[in-house]
Amino acid sequence: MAKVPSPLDCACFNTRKTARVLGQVYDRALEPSGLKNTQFTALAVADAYDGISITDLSKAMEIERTTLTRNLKLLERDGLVKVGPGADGRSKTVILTAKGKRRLDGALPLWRQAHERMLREFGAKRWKSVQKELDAMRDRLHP
Amino acid sequence: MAKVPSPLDCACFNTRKTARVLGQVYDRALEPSGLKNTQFTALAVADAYDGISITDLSKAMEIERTTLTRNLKLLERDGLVKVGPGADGRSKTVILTAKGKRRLDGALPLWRQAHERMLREFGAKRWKSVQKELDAMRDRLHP
DNA sequence: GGTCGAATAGTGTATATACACGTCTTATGG
DNA sequence: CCATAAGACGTGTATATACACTATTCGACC
Repeated sequence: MAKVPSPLDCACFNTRKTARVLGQVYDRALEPSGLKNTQFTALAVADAYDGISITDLSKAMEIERTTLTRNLKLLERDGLVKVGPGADGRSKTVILTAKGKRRLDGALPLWRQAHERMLREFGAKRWKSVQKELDAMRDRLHP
Repeated sequence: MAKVPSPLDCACFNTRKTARVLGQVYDRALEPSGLKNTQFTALAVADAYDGISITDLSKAMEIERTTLTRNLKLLERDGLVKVGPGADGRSKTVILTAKGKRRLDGALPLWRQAHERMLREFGAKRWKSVQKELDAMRDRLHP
């Protein structure tokens, strides 16, 4: 008697709703910085890989390239990044402006606080394990 | 020497990107049904709790009520649900139409197939464990 | 050197998401 | 009964997300 799978156990649904909740939590923590969680991540990754191309950044964030293009547009509008010509006539490079760097630096302590609270309330080891499982999940199911 | 936490380990970022990837996977699987994963879930939950109110449905899906209102608008536009008056003069009830029920029934096998593929490629027991961890995470961190 | 496929990027369109507010309805206390 | 709080909903505004296309540029091959 195999149980019929319930849509409530859908992997998509469950990760999505968790992402929604975490998004709210982190957005509230980041609020004083004026950054949303996605923007914070984009800035952080762009800062880590300085002069990264849009496509590479989208791969690093595992986000649709065309989505990232639009997200970057907003960051550019606010003067946080500069999207300039790449090595190639095709590609473009994403660079944090001084303002962007300051903004990121201002947001980092807020994020760290939220992160540490998460580690405290959920468990650091536990999170590490979940993170690894999510990594594996993406690896196996990648579209 | 405690390590400085990296934004790449952000819980929000990691669950979000996983949700993005899974969203793509499931959306492609559901594509023949004409439903997106969120719509599929909404229909499934609304069907399970027939005549549920908008607020209660939003709680069941752990989605912002105002977001759900907009999502429901699209389902209503397509004639898949009917949002009618509730027991109360304030609340409203969400009911699947016959068309909505048919649509859901048509989508279910597609979802099931994707779900089973997921269980196969990732591991059924493993998913059950991850799901439990995600539940716990939301419980502890709820905004 | 011209052609053609691959790489890189942007746009049109549509859905999803959340917050701050405003509206209307019910419940509660005097 | 009335005033006020609490509950349920919708809207304005803004960001996030993805797919199908289109345009441009590089590189490889003849």
